[in-house]
Amino acid sequence: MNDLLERLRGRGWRLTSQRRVVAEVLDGEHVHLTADEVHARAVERLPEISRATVYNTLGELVGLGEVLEVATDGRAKRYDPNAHHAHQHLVCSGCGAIRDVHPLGDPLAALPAAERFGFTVSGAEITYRGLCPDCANRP
Amino acid sequence: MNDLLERLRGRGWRLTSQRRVVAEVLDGEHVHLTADEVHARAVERLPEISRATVYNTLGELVGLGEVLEVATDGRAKRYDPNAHHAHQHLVCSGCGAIRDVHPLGDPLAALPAAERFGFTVSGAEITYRGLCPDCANRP
DNA sequence: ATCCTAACTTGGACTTTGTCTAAGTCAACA
DNA sequence: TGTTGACTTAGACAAAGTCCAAGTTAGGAT
Repeated sequence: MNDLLERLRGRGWRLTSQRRVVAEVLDGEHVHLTADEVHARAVERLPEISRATVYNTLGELVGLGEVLEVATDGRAKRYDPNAHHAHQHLVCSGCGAIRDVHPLGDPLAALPAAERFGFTVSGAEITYRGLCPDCANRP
Repeated sequence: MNDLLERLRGRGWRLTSQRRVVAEVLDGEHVHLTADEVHARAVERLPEISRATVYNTLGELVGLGEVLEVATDGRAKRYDPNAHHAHQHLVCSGCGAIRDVHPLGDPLAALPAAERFGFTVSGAEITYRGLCPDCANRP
């Protein structure tokens, strides 16, 4: 994570305590938090941090490619600190839990030119859906 | 579409004018509308239809598997009437346009058991991202 | 054909998620 | 250590969606 802070400083970021706390929260958690969850955890370390700053900082991290935004349901977006490691997501239809997964092969290879309609296709996000072991056992 | 209305009636649906209008709107459009867009088009045919009813009806159609809910960005969900024909989506990062596409092969085959973490995986949604021809030409 | 009633619809209040703004604060350079 | 523009703040605002009590109605029963 010091890597991250250094990298950001190199890009002209002003390193405020608020930004440091947001970065630390994302680094400490290996789950996919919503903006409000990030805010709640940030408040534990820096009580006066505002919601707006958390939103701003998350937006900046996404813009810099350090964090991924994941919209798996129509609800709140989730933030994935694992941006430098290509992966996809497996979502539980019961409880909404998300796991990072690594499918085989290149998903773009499955889309023939005839199915691209002139688009310049640059990436693919895959969301696998299913039930986690806990939810499968209590229907 | 009469098929759809018949099918729904067979499942015990009360066939109200509001539901009929929502179903007709979805059938008439081959794009992916938001709930508010469905409401706007429904109002043209049935001025007194309420937003709540449109949301209720869309939710019921999704629950019955007649319509798919697509959340490609963090914004409003979109509704895809093409639920009985397996397909994925290609989204323009510039203007948000969505096209249905048909990749080759079975996406589930790319996820080995070791990457399923005990989940019962039932499906996969793929969102290809890129620029449509129009957006590619005006950066 | 008319009645009855559970199912459906309505408008509006409410919630959640996210954005914007004006005024105040502060990190980092000189 | 001073300066300044970038950053943060609280709160108003907006968009998308849910919920509820009261009113309406489709369709089976009579």
